[in-house]
Amino acid sequence: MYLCGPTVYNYAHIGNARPAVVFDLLARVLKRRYKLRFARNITDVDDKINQASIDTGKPINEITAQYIKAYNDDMGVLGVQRPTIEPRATEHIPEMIAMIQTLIDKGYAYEADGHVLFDVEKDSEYGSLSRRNLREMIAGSRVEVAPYKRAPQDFVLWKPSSPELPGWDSPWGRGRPGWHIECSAMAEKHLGETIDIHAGGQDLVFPHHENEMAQSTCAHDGAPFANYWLHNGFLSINQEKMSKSLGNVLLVHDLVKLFPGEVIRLALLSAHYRQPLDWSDETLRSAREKLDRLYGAVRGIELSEAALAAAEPPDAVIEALEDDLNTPRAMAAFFELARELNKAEDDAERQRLAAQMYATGRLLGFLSEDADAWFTGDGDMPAEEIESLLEERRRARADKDFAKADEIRDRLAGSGVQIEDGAGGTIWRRVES
RNA sequence: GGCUAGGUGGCAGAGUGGUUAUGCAGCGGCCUGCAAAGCCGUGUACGCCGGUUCGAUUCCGACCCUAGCCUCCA
Repeated sequence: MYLCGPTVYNYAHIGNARPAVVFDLLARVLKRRYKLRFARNITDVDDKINQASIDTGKPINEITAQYIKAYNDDMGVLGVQRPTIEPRATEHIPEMIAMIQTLIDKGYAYEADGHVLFDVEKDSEYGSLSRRNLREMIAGSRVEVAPYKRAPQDFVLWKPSSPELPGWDSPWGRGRPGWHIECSAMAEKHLGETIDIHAGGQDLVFPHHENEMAQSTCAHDGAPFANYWLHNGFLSINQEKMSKSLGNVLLVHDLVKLFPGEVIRLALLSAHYRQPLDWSDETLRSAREKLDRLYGAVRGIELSEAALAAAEPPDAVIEALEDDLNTPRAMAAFFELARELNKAEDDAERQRLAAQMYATGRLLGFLSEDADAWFTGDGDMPAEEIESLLEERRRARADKDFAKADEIRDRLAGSGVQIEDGAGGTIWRRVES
């Protein structure tokens, strides 16, 4: 599987996180049945990076190193596991040059004015992925066409670099690769001519994936590029497009400081991956409540390592995920499991169901925190103070002094602490006050 | 304008040619000293208009509306 990864000139925003999380889950599901080789590239040569370097005065390699680390750290908080391979564009320049040369030799590309361009007219299949045809695209073209292009929709494989820009020597002079060729070249090197699954955001269908497919199939004499294409839907913010001009760009780097990674992950998986997803306070609140329910079910149940290791998710969860990654249906099955656990009274049965809960969480990327800690994490009132108030209340209740007991409960509630009296004593959780 | 995807109960969000999605919220009950959590029960939901059918939210057609792409933003 190949997934288009980040261009490392800034922190990833929440829209960037969606494909990372969605296809991380797909990778987890595939690994249950298959030996998976999963490549997610890092675009570390790009004009936006060059611009960031000019804007900040920092060297390019410093910028890319900083944001590669931030990307991996932030995605890690969201439970995204590292792919098998994370190829970097700058480490595959020779492969790109070789592929461009092949395309020229086979008549699919031409050199003009220091650039190498892909000749779209030569590829009769061009447009088949995004279901466009050349005639419509020419008619709808609103872009100013560079004079050296034979046709407006021809795209750049290689472009010249001025001395201050990053560049590599090539048969066409010192320059740098176009965006699309890097994915074709890296996919070929690490996954072969035909890959099973190519994934990415819906907005990459055209032109990026269309161009990748054109480059690869033409370089490989018509061998299919990808057997399956998977594209995740777009993410909006409060029903609006996320954009710098609207000032509503949410960076994962900031969100992970405000919310647990699992809440963000669940929010991103709450709709089917192909559907549009609107991001709002409500989306996050809902995800938080769902996780509270799941953690609430397993809270207080001690399990042996052996029981945990042996458990498997329920069939309903697997079936849903293996049906085009139907995460809402998988979550519904997860909640049904939680309800069964909540109802179960027999201890062995509770152990069995709790182990299944954790197995499901392990697959989906949830329930990785300690259940008690999930509810009792940082808050206004220190845990010791809460425990001592609860002890005071316990004595009051033993004395049937319910007025005092209720007064203590109100006081805790005022500090965002909600209590639950159970058979085994009183437990508490922090809630939004 | 062209292409693509979608319009489901108060909200989010699956799914299906005839029978309970699920979560949150609401209502009734159980449990509780009272709560909370949990459990049980509870909703004439499928954009509009036609068509096919014994029967359509589900298939077909038209229409309305929304979003994305066509501008190297996932």
